[in-house]
Amino acid sequence: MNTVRGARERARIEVTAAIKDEARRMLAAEGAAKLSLRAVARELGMVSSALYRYFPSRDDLLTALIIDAYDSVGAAAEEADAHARAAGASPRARWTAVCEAVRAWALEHPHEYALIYGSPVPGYIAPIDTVGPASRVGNAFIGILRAAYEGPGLALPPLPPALRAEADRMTADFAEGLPPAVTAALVAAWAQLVGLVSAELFGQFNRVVEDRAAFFAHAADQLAHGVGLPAV
Amino acid sequence: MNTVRGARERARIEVTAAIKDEARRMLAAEGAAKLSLRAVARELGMVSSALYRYFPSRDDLLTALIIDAYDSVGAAAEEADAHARAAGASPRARWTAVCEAVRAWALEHPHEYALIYGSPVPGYIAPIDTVGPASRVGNAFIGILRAAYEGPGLALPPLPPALRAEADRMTADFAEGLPPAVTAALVAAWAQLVGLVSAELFGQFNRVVEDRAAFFAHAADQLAHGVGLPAV
DNA sequence: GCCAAAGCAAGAGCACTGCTCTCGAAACAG
DNA sequence: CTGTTTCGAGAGCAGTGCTCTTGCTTTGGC
Repeated sequence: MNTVRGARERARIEVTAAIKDEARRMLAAEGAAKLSLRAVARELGMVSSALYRYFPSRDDLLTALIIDAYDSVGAAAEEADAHARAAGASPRARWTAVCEAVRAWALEHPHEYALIYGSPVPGYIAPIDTVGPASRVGNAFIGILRAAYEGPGLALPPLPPALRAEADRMTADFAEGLPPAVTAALVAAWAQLVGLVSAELFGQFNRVVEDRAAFFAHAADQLAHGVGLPAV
Repeated sequence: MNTVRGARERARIEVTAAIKDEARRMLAAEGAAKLSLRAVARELGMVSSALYRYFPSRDDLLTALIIDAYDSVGAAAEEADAHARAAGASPRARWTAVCEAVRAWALEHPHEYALIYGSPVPGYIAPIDTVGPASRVGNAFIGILRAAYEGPGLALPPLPPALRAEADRMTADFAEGLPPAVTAALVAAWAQLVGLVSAELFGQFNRVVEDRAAFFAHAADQLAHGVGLPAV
């Protein structure tokens, strides 16, 4: 299936990539709101209407960038975990390593982070294509917890009755094998991690937190505790 | 200072309010990105250029709405706390009541929530005028914790050395009287609360969490534990 | 190898945006 | 009453997303 199908197809792939690259550059420089199809086309030496052959609308271009961004954080998280794992780190150390990786990625790519974890562009509905890449970071955490709960895990307090069925369902859906209380705690921890990073990135910590790195390290460690990863 | 200064001044106040009201309506209906000065002017029966006599730019209009939004959540949080307090609730119950109030406000005013806690409009710098209203919710939490730590508080694990000075500074800056470990935990908990609400509102929980109310209640309770509020 | 079909770039154009400037009318202060 | 300030209206500029038409080039079936 990797046959060269001809100059036209090849060109299409290249132009599509060039558009995405230029769009990503502008996104990084100015943010999603100022990403304009016309500016991208201008920079590429084509006329704006030609661009619609490759992306049927601005939203579709944004969606492509969103998928790439999800893949980018996901890869960063997976890589950080692989490194920690190779170094023989404990599950808790792997957890914090992934948290730090997510934060570092966000600080390096603030606009792409805002694109995926900030307020969605109004009226924008995430297409199905995004859910795979979107879950890579979550899956990294699940992998860590799975490894931890084969070995010595921390006992989590029992779930309130109102949450038992929900936790069972979540476990069956995407975290098979984990104790349901851990699954629930993980989802909450993930949302909280995003909250911490967003607060730092979106200016909520201005005039409040100075030493953000130390603060985040401590918070990430506390999150690890919250999902039942024992210290040391 | 409440003297009626004349028809002109009175009219200016009324028109300014009308603009803000109409803008808020459009914000609630369509989101910040689709809020257009021209549409507001059109709806008010004036020409777009006239609107610039009242708000020098679109950003200034947004800033006014942001301040109102901060005041609106702040008031909701304070009211929830006052109710819980009047009913003789424990600090922990007051905590969760405020958390629930923030979530409820966010669900009722999603676009306004996105405006203040979502990704900031690119290039937008929050003016000083916003910091007062912005801290009302935080202050509600501080009040609860202060009351709790006059009575029986929960012992929080000691802070890592790297965070001691930072926690001391934060305490002195805006949470005088609280144990520094509690101040640090509070700031983290606040960011995490925003993370939980944002995740629900911005679609991160789609296909993941079904019973959001139960899930949030549990998470808010865990946050209370994290800031040292004892159960029961 | 030829020729219709499909893919493509370009240009003009529509409806919209934020914002600026000018001009005449109204309200104000002295 | 007079001069100044404030205001609304209109025209206009530069930019946006998106559509449609017009030709050119590549492609694939015959």
